[in-house]
Amino acid sequence: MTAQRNELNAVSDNADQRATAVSDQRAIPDATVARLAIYLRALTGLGERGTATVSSEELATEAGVNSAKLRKDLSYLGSYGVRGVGYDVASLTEHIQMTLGLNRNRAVALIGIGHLGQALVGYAGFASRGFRISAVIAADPALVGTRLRGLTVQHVNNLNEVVRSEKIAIAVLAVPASSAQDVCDRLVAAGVTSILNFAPTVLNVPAHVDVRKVDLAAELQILSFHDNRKAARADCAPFAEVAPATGAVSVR
Amino acid sequence: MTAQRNELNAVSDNADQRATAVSDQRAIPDATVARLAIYLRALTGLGERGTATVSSEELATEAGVNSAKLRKDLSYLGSYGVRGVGYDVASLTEHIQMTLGLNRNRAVALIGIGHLGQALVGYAGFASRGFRISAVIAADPALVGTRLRGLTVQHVNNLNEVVRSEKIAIAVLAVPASSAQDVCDRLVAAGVTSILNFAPTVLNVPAHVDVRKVDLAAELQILSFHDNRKAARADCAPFAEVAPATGAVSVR
DNA sequence: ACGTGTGAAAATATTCACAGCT
DNA sequence: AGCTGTGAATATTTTCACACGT
Repeated sequence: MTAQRNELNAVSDNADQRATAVSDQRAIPDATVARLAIYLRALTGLGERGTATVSSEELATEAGVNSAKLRKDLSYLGSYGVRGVGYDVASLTEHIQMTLGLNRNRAVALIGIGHLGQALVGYAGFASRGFRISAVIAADPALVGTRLRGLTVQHVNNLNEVVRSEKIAIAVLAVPASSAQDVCDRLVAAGVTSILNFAPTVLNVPAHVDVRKVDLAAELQILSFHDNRKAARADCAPFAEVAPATGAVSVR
Repeated sequence: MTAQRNELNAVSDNADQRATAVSDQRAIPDATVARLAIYLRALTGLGERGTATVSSEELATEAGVNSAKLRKDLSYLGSYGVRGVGYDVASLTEHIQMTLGLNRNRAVALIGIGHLGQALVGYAGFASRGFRISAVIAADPALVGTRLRGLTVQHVNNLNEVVRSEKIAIAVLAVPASSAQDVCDRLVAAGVTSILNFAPTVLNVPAHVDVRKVDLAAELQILSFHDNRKAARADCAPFAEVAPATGAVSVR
């Protein structure tokens, strides 16, 4: 059947785990955290359309998952639904934002302003979903000092000061693979502990630093694999392509 | 050591696979498929540096995973290693490429040429890893007909012809969320069965179509969550930040 | 010796199915 | 009557640990 849904990237995990023994506020599974971001997106949409309440079934459809998974996920945050009724859109939105730490608007530094970097600076989706790019950093001296979307491009040597003065929480790495590790090391030295890496290379970081990556070509390769499979299957069973046309998320 | 604790990012999975019942050449788990792309990247690097043979330990470090996982993953492809020696870089590279269906160079259509779309057209990583953007499509009539990186921008109404004439295998959706579903429907109608979606919205597609998504803001939100956790932990245990600097993946 | 390949164990994640609240 | 919250069942993924080939 092949389903269609999206499902997400998973996560890292970074052994949190006991430590401090107490205060161990129920750990939220990584897979759940990744989906919370999607639920939030769906909730925001619902809120804008004026919906005040949603059932797990509706929200699940909206988010492209099944309702049992959604309820289980939300149950890790506590009990914010009302039996027989559903979830209050506004308060659930707020709870998820809180859980993801989005209450304080987080400052993001972008390093590397090639094609991709420039696209990211202009990406409206960051601002609308809790992030503000507060620093743009490049290695090329020719670019330093120029202005981009209201920000003055800083040199990578000033990383320390920029990170400190702008209180950078997260760095987005959009530099070539060849310099990614070097820049990453500097970021870590400057105190950054969360990095989103677009360079097609594995970053080496100390244990307290979180790295997530987006590998565009890898995504296409994964699609390619499945496509290949479909083609092979079609060869064997030329009439298999029935496909319910609009199928809900279904899966099953 | 070079620790490889990156270990993060996990994977996504996207459509399930199985099915096919018969001719079910040992099904490769989704988690494995997603990592094959990473191994391939690492192998390419090793090949270029002249390495002829790698052990699972070395390749795993290079790819940021642990060696048991790597061996298990590769075992799904068959036996391409030599006990006591390791894997032949060239032949393993080829086998993974074959498995991912990268032997034939796949044509990709890009729909939407805003900031992100333009960055993607120029992204060298696609070409170098088996994909060629062979069509660029926009909805804005003002853009249609202009040239971009050697390609003439086509109108979205010509989707059918373009998909057919260029033998498009995969479509990359870089349009605003508001038109994503509409464009997606047209793509499906034109026969596209693999879509990489950058729009922050869930796409509804029939079961035979595969969708993977990249949600940039969601990635930042996930980092934000972990960052928040780290901060909370630091509050309770101010001296916890020992971080073995290079420690293994830990997590136990 | 060395390092792959793999069963078996452990850890995670998903789905089922229903008790219990509104 | 409807829908959440969740134990229990299932499925998937990761890790261990070691037999076995070279």
